[in-house]
Amino acid sequence: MEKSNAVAALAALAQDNRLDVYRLLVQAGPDGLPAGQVAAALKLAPNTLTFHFDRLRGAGLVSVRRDGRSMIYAARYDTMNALLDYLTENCCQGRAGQCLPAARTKRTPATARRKEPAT
Amino acid sequence: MEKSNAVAALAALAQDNRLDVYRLLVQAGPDGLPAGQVAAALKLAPNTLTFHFDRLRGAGLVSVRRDGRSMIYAARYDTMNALLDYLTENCCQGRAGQCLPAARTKRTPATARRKEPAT
DNA sequence: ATAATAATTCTATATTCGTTGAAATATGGA
DNA sequence: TCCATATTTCAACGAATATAGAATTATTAT
Repeated sequence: MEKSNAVAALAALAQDNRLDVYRLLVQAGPDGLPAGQVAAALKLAPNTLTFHFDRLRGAGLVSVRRDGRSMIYAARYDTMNALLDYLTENCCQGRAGQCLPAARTKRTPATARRKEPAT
Repeated sequence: MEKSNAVAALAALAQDNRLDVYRLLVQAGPDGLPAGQVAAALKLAPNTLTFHFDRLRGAGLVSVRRDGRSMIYAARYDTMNALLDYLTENCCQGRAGQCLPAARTKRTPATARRKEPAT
């Protein structure tokens, strides 16, 4: 993932309603949800929701397909994984958990994250 | 990490210059860097930089201390780790790598991430 | 005290963002 | 065809964002 894509994904997730939308879609699974169902669940106006969907889609975080008169939005998990990798590699020196000597926090023991040595 | 903190951290990182600043600080290590050095490295006006530092600090991503007439900014790795955990738990159903049946991507084998079962 | 250095605060401005209300488009059913 | 449903498009608006210039504060040295 490139920096500009990471910034786009971060910006897309950096908004209350949009984060809710995205989380709902992740929860919903690969089949996604019709826009109306998301609107109902989160009490968002349909036009407002379209706006947010556009952002998420622009960042590659969701996909859409039409089913009858409904638009089905689904989370694109690959993008989130790429973002996590980007943040880990670029913003955690390759290792989360205890990034550098400094990070001495109440970390759970199972969250180590590393990158395989370059080929 | 709470949702509002996650949104704040995401927003703080969702800006080109700020992401650069943060990455530079992470690279610099726990001792941090004087503001002026960051300004020079990234060619940012000192007042603009203060603005961005404020955001990063507000999101808990950096800390400051004074050293003589310099302000030393340093990355707070714990917050980034908390953010990664938040995204993994809340936006990846607890497992990155292959979040759900869907995510069939060119994933490296070493990036599994999980959360210990609740106490 | 004066001057120089380092960074912040203040003011202004152009841009982007999130939301709303009204109108338009697309699909499916009677 | 006419109508209802589902969603998008458009125009408008206040709020927040990113940047720049000028002035200010804090620290150190002379």
